Amino acid sequence: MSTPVNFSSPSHIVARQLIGATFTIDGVGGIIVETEAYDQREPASHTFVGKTKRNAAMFGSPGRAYVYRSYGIHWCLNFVCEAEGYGAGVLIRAIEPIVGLDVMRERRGVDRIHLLCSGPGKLGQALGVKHEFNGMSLTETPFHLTPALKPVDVSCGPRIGISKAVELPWRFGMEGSPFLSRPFR
DNA sequence: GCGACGATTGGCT
DNA sequence: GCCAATCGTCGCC
Repeated sequence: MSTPVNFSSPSHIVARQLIGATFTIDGVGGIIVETEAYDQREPASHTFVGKTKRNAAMFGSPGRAYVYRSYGIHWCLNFVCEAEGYGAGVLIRAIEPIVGLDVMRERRGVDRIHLLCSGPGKLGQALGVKHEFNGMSLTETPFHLTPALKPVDVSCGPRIGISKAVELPWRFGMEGSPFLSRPFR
């Protein structure tokens, strides 16, 4: 057996640990290949401004989901980290599609496997992420999370699409994976 | 009550 | 590479 993911760790530790883990929603998903860490103390995080109605789940207990709407269009999925009341989490940015490929193709409206989960919004659509999942425990239905069975090589670099705290190298990815939202360099 | 602004994506130049 | 789509959240009047 592999070590379970410890969501009580700082988000950048969890983000690295999640690379190679298998995650599904209602049996649809695959291997996590890209994540980003966010922390209450840095300005790029939704929790930087303190607890609000939107980010409340991220101040909840570790090991739960934080789901938010991005640009009024996409549903994005985070795993809450650290501790109750802290305000840290990991954004799931890309997954290598493994199970439920046909369902994902139908939801996404595209055929090519590389376009199914190669970004936080795409992944949300492919896995059927809904706002109702906000605050739900990752150990409960419909979620299923299995830690990486063996160690994987992990790349890291600056986070994508943010304007603040761009210097933090808190984006992590499976080295050489063709399923990333963008390559590392 | 109102306006500015995204942890994005996809289509077009 | 650039830019529009699209709408809930948040801060401020």
